[in-house]
Amino acid sequence: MRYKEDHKEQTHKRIVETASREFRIHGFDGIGIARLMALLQLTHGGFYSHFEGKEDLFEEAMSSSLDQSLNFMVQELKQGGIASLVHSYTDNLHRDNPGRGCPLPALSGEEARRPPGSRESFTRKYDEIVATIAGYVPGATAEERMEKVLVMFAALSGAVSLARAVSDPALSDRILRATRDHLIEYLSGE
Amino acid sequence: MRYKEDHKEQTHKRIVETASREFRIHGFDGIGIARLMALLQLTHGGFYSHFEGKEDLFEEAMSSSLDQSLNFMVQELKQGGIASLVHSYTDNLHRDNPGRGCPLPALSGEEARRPPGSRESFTRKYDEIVATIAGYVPGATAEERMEKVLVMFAALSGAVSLARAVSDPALSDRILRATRDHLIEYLSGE
DNA sequence: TGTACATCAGTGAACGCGCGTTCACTGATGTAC
DNA sequence: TGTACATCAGTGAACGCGCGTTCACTGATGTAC
Repeated sequence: MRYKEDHKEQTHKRIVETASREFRIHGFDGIGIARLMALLQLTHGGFYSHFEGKEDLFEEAMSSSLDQSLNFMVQELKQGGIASLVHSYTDNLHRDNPGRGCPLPALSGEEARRPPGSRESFTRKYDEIVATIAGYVPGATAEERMEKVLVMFAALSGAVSLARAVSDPALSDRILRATRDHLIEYLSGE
Repeated sequence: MRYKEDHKEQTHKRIVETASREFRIHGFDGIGIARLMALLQLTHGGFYSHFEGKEDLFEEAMSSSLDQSLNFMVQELKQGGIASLVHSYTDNLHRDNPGRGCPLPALSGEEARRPPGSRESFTRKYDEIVATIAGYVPGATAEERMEKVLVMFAALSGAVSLARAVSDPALSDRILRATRDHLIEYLSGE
């Protein structure tokens, strides 16, 4: 073979990685197939031997970045507990780098408009994330822990999304700080 | 004149109203000028005597729907206090009708990607909303009240956005219920 | 009262453009004999 | 060892389409005289 055995697999992976970054930065309609492939020094034609179409790619890119985000969060939890996770999520570094951050604040608004298949795949991953993180927060019952995590992600995702939308840096910082302080108190209690 | 004195003003208003609804439902790229004007039984050419371009329309539509949302929230506050606002925001009716709901969960992710002018206009309106609502929440200082409102909107907006993205109705309801219960406790305290 | 002209909100053909997608092809390297 | 053929990841021209935007025009009604 003119390419190494796992060459195609590697290319597929590179497309997903770059796409997941570009989607988080520019949104579903903000990055086209030709531009995406050009970022990888490839031409657009080859794209369709890797994916059924753009929708298929988005689904995979979303799934991949949710995995990455979960991995990062679990690492934070193991190192510094729930406070550490909340700190890093509400950090200016996260706000200012959507391409390397959690897909929830960047893309949950768009996911709500995607076809059923994409939303089902998203839901499965989100469920997995919530269940995993719930293992790390305090709470008497599994039910209670899960609800805490649902509230936490709603607040974290909303805060980062709004902090990015707002153009006044002072207000943006304040949104993040207020959410951080509140969540740390809420999640450490009990 | 062949049209009533305020005819053009009325048309302008109708375009903004329909656009703000369509943007919340389909996103910035999800509704085109021609389709939008056709919804009003008009042709696309006339659009440019009302707006500089699509970006200008989006800015006005966002501003208008934030105004509407603020009016609705103040009405809720006056009738049933902060608990009433939180209830209606986290209601399934709100989740299932983005076109008639608050633009924050539907469009804050997109606003983060809009040009500076649009984000500045958004920021001014968001500031106004936060300052107004802060007059209705308990808290010892103005600072404290404002921070509560910032946390509240982060959680409300994030919860509705995620509740819309998720395809499992039980999980979606749970996101809304958990956020509602938590916020009511948080905002009523003190 | 009747005619000529001005006004102007809205019309619709036309523009260039980038999009997602298709498909016949390329060319480097493997295998068969 | 040398030749013919198979494989297949990636190429790039071409497609139809809808987009945002421009602009010469329409036609209903107002005003001037």
